[in-house]
Amino acid sequence: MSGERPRPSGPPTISEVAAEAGVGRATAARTLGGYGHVSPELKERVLAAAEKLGYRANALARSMSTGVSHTLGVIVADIGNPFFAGVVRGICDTSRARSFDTLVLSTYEKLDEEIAATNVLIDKRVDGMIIASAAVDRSTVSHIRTALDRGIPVVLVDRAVSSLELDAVVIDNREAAREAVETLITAGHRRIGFIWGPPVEKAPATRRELIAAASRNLWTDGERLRGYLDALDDAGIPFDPELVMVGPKVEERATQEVARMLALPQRATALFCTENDAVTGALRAVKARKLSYPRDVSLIGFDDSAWAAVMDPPLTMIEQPVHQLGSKTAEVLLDILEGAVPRHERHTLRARLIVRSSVAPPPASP
Amino acid sequence: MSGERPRPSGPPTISEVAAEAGVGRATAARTLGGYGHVSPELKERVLAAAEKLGYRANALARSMSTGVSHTLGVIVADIGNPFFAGVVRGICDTSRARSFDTLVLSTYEKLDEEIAATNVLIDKRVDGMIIASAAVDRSTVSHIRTALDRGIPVVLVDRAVSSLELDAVVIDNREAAREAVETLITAGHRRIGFIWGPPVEKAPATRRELIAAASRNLWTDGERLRGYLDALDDAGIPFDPELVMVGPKVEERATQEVARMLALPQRATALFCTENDAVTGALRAVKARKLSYPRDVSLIGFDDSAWAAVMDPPLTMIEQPVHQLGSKTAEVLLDILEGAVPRHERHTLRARLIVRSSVAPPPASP
DNA sequence: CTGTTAGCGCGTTCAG
DNA sequence: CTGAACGCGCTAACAG
Repeated sequence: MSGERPRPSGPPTISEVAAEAGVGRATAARTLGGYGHVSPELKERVLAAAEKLGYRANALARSMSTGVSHTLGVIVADIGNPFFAGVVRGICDTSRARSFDTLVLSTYEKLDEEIAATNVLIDKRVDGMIIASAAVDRSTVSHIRTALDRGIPVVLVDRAVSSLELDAVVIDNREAAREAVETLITAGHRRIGFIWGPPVEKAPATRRELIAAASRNLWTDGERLRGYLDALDDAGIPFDPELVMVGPKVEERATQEVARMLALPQRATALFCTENDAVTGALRAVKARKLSYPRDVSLIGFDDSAWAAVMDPPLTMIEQPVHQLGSKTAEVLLDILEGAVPRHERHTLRARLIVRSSVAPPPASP
Repeated sequence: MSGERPRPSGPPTISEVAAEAGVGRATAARTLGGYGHVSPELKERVLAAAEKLGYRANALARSMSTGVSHTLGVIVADIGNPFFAGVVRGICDTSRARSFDTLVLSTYEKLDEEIAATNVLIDKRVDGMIIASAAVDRSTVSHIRTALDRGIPVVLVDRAVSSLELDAVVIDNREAAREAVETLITAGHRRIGFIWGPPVEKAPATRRELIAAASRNLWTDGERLRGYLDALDDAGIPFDPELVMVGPKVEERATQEVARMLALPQRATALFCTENDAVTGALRAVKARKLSYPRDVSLIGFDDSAWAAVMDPPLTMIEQPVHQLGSKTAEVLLDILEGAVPRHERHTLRARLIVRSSVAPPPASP
């Protein structure tokens, strides 16, 4: 055991294993790579040598010659956001189960970050990409086109992009929103605030302008707004721009806007919140005004959580199947990578309204 | 424009760019790789050719020859958990800013998953790893050793491993817990429940056994338990095993255990919860018993959130600097990758007690 | 300054 | 069934 080779510089390579086992590189490669045929005896020796040297295949080198990296790229708005964290978990769980790893990038809803992220993933030669894109128009999807042109399959998650023929896994935002608002209407409400709307400066005066503004922004938000309007329409309730929040989508802003709606001559008696921070922001305003729910204002929000259930009273919320959203997306992508032909279809998962106790009839004289 | 080359099979390579520009590969590589010197004129031609062909460097190939992948590996318990999601966001943000990308793997607290994850990262030749390890003993850290032996720097996050001389970025769990429990004691409580303790079958009868059990499990949990005991000691309050939750660390279990503590002859009048799910679980038990806080029971928990602030009354909570925890960890690791010599020190970040309204003196006759 | 050449570690023909 | 040789795309050391 004294005549050891000089001491290999880095981690052991397949050649060193071959040398150690006294066979050719190819034989070692075959047994270690699990392809071709090798006599049991040599196989045994190679395995032993690999074990002894602590050999681990260099995935980079393997990717170089095979052209596949066994890595998926994921682009979301914010990995720190519980919603996306859940989606990413779903993606990671199912891709890991099919032996793929995941490179995650956040964009914070900035298109240039999204483009940069796409380039990073292209450079790192991911086998496929999952994108929750902030892009909407034909004019803002060229980076996705680029990836596609390079032969990298892309599946959209959470946010569909109508100008792109692509597989997409989303939630039935519009219907979920409609159902929630309908619940409010059924309880007797006619003055229902929408938190939050498109991030524009000033509230669009007309319905048409509002929808147009929403269409220029996040797909999910637009859908939820449409669902809100659908419910209003069904009940013959006229749309009132004063009941739609505009401005930056941050908790503080939601608080301000709800405060405003609660101070209106004909104040809002119910609130529909399209996101978690919108719910807590709204709740702050309700509290500040010394109002209580559901007595003075009813409320339904998106994104259920354990907290919503322990509130007093517990909140009626919309639960999104976040994990499933991610796992389904990964499945669709992995199937394509394994040869399935892209169907370019939209998979819509159902959100569920969890009825608890934050909805009651409006007060007699608000 | 008609005499084009046959049509390169895959994405354009640097050789194709060189050919298009009419220069040697090296010249193209130099300008595109941004190293060495190239005459402005040729540089211009190369750039134009690259632009025209839509050239993007193959990061895999680059990694092959340079030996660096510009990729960090991150191993956490659960990317879907808001705490880790925040940490990972911190890591991603600062590593992205220094042009590193991140491969994230979840272990769900299973050691074999952690080992598998380490191997994946080794195979993919990450430049460094960040691990929130479930390992505690000398006997369970061999996979980390393996990575280290291969020359891959490792920095621990959130959970220190005392049997390993390694940089670690953690929070002062023990002091934060002590301060919280002290706050409860100062309010007059002497029967303070600890939710949750080590995941053992039956409550250890003695203090020593309890600490031993905790030491065999998660580092953070052990520290928080010690902080709880510290506060008890400081006040001369005897430790009562009946006030420590044991069993699986899931919300339902917390609810059960709190229910039990609330039904004790000498019932708990205050609750200290070491995690978010423990808080909501505890709250459920309080509600179920038709008790209210802080009148009947006081409560302080770990992991502040917007929800805690909008509860009625708002909850006094411990806020962990999650984003900073991640960014600091990434910084330490990146500094090492850029040549800083590992200090093998423990960086302790301070958690903050956010005093709101869930603490009051115990009721006269509980 | 520029072009030529030799690896990086592995998969994969192609002889033997 | 086995081993030698070539190529993946790029960097880097070496000539010119």
